[in-house]
Amino acid sequence: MNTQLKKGLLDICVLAELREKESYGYAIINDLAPLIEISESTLYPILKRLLTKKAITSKSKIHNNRVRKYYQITDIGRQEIDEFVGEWGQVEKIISFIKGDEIDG
Amino acid sequence: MNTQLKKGLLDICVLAELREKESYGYAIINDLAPLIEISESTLYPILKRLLTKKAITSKSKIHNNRVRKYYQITDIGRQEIDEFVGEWGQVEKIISFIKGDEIDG
DNA sequence: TTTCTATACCTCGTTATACAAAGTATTATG
DNA sequence: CATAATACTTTGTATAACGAGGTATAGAAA
Repeated sequence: MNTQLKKGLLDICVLAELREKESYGYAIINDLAPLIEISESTLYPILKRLLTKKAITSKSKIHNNRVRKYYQITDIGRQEIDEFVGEWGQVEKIISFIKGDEIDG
Repeated sequence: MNTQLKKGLLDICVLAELREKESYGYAIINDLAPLIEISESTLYPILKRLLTKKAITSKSKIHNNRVRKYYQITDIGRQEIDEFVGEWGQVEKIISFIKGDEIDG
């Protein structure tokens, strides 16, 4: 998928992935893969960003003698999803215009 | 509107604006304003990009003793719009996921 | 044993893009 | 005479995606 189109979408996809249950980097990449490709060098900075704005939290746990960093969504994170969905109406108008409908349509 | 969400959208909006009839920088900004805000320092680099990939052409014309640079969409430009619309199906699946539907829904 | 694959984390440098700010220049309005 | 509107353009900054590379363990294949 177009790199530019992904901007602003990936953060929300990661948050949506954590909505039902906590997860960790490697699993997030694999779970999202069928829907949207996200590389490691893209995901880890995203997780850092989301931590900084407290949209997620993290807890390291041992699994098979190895450390895994689990991420949990916060209320702020859920709110971000809601805001995004709210804004999406405007994007749909833009797409409608691009597809050939009138602006005031 | 979210800056990141605009990326990849603005180029196509400009092309869509030129689909019916040629136009010039100042008018494009004003015509798109109700739909999507686009500043001068954003539009002019976009027009340059579109010229480089031959998605548009330009012709300077005199209007009220002043030079206006008119831009016309090309077949390549129209093709870009079509490709974008084709790709949009995937984005809609992603939004569906973000809104809370299942990936395989 | 060695090599490859899978698991699991992270960073650096490059590239693309949006945009504020500033600059240039003319015409019309107050 | 000043301000707004018209019309173009460049410079510098911030944000984000991602290839390439690095670290480390475990299990399967050669």
